Amino acid sequence: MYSTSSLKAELNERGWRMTPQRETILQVFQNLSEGKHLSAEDLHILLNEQGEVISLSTIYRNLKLMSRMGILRELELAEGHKHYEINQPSPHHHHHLICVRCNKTIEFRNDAVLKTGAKTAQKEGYHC
Amino acid sequence: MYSTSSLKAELNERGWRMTPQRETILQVFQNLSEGKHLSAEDLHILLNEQGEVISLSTIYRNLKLMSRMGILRELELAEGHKHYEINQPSPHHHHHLICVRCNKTIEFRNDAVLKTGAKTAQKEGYHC
DNA sequence: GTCTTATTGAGAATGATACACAATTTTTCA
DNA sequence: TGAAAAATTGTGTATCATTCTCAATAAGAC
Ligand SMILES: [Mn+2]
Ligand SMILES: [Mn+2]
Ligand SMILES: [Zn+2]
Ligand SMILES: [Zn+2]
Repeated sequence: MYSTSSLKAELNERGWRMTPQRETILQVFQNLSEGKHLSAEDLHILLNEQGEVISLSTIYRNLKLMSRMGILRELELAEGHKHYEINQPSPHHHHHLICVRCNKTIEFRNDAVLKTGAKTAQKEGYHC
Repeated sequence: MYSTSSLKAELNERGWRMTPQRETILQVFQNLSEGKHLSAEDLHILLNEQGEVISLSTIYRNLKLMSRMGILRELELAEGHKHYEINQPSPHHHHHLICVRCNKTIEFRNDAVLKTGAKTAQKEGYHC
């Protein structure tokens, strides 16, 4: 799990900067209960309710940044917009099953699926 | 693999109709070589080049319809828009591996992954 | 503290997809 | 066979998520 300081360290390593907005966003996802996913809009509203106003532009920018960094996962949950969740490492990692007809969505854990993906990525020369 | 007549039968079964546009779209995907995926825009251009003009609205409508029917698969390939391919049944069914950083995309086959999905769906009471 | 440069916020722009509606086809059935 | 009913199409427009632009601000380096 990412702490504020490890986020800062990793940002600086890449020539980027820590900001109060980035810290706030990280905290929201860390405190989000299992199985919940937030869209950019969801996050914006949630922060407004908490009295922490961050512009929608900044939210979009940082959700994308933190996804590329591997801190968040960007999900396509059949609702026409992206959702995000914290990117948990292996024992807590989960998959999503989404019905293409009614959009019913669930989470499940399965090591074989995870390993197949990792093994295939390695075999195909994926670099990251 | 869907034939023109089985598409017609299945459409009529649901109170829908066969049209030349639907037949044309089905044929394009049937003749598409393995590993290729088309966006709505791609399909529109490809049809124009073949002299078969179908409006973009009709293309969007029918790509969605045929996906809900299970004839096509709607793919989120990290390019900001949807792609489609024919939905091959089990022995030919494949998965996509997409790098979240560089968007490298490959196809691979794996029965275990397929079965895990199916089993999980059944256990969770997915209806279709 | 100052300097450099990344980041933010506000608003405008973009782009994929959905929608509205009149004209046209399919299908049904008398 | 030929209306009548209903689904589908094409054109144009609307919507909505996301990105872009740019001036103002703030983080990090020295
Ligand atoms: Mn999840
Ligand atoms: Mn494919
Ligand atoms: Zn379903
Ligand atoms: Zn990559």
